[in-house]
Amino acid sequence: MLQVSYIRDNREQVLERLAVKNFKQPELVDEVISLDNERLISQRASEEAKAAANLSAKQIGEFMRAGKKAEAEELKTQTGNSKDYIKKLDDELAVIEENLYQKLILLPNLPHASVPKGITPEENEVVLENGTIPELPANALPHWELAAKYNLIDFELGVKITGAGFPVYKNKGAKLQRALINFFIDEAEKAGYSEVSVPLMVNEASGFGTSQLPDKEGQMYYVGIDNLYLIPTAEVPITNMYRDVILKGEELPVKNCGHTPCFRREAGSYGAHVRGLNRLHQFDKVEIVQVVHPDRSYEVLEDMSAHVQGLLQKLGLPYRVLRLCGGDMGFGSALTYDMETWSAAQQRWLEVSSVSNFETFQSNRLKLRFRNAEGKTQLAHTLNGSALALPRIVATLLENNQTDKGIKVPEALVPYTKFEWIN
RNA sequence: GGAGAGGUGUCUGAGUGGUCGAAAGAGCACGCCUGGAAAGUGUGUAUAUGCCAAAAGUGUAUCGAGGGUUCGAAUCCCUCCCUCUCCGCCA
Repeated sequence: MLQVSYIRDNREQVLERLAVKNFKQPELVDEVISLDNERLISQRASEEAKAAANLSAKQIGEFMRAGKKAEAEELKTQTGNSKDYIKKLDDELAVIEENLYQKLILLPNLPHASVPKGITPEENEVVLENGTIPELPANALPHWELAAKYNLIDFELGVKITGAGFPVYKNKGAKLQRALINFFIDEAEKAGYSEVSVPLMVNEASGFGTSQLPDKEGQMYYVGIDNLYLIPTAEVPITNMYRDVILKGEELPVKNCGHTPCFRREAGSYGAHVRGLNRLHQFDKVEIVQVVHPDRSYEVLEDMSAHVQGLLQKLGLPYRVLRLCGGDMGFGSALTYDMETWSAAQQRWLEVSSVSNFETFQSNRLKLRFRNAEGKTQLAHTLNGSALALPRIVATLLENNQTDKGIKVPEALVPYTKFEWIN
């Protein structure tokens, strides 16, 4: 959520930034500003009335103590009359505030200056490509066929137990998963992230704090009986650990990592591109999260990007880094890098990580602050990234490393899998 | 699920209608003391927001959340949420 004071003081810039994000309702900006002006006037009126009433109440107390009954009674009747007036003012104020709030939460975060203007994924900027794209023989198989051939993943079994998008991993397929999780967690810890293991269901306040709610309500599984949501990413519980927290300056940066399954309804996305592991309702992911000083957040974003790239390099996967264009960015992000690996059998890039700087967009909602050098509270910046999401990594590992002898496990992973070949 | 207790500041914890943004202690910060430390001692120590150029100051709100009673609510009433203890169930 943007800060009203910022919008008020930087109207032109806000409009210009929203245009980069191809935001469809720029009129909201002026509506927010004018509602905020109303709010200020209304609030002032209410507060003045309350100040007067409080003063009278105090005087009545003094009269009572001094035994001046008559004076007290007289003041009582006077003050009693102001109650309705105050109530009316407060009701008005509440309406204005609600209005303001409803508009405010429709405004996405402002994109960073480096974000390219654009609407579609084609307009994302390719920042770099790394690694060599493997040439596969003509008879190369896509990962879902490899998974069947080597008995690694059973998609039908998942359909039977739960439904489409909930695969069952078996044998070396299951072990490969576990190896990747441990590898990713170990690498994150080496990079200074401390591991947390968090709840997989969150309450409404948490969903709101990281802005999944109300914007993306339909994308989360909802457990109505207890009013809880299954997490779509570990970002939600991990970042919400710091909701309503004022950190000491020296506690920054906060660095956490964690592995969780992630649950996504992915309503409305079916077809050839979601085949196999390409898009699932449940998948595993290791997430990295940082809470940092605002002056450092872009430097940290680069660090996180480098960390993710390091993982891909160690796994020997060719990848590219995209700087998302305004229109393709998430609602709360100020700058997002997507990392994609080349899926050699499918002949397409697959997104395996997304690293974002939210600046104060989340922390404003979370009330996540720190005490700055002047001793004042200030909103911190939050960042997070996948490091990494498993299924597409598994997909590309299987496809890219297939040989006539089987699938070669990347060297960095062998200490974790304890086997070198899937055959 | 049944029965009971309770939710107060960083923490412990007092506070059953007015002088309470809130005692006391601990912690923390700064100062004094000390060769240095401990002890001792003094001062300070919530958040948001309005007024003010800013600071000082001061208004408003906040004692789980929301509503009500009252001139006045941390304190009384109602609803909801949460936590703890015991019993039951259970990995």
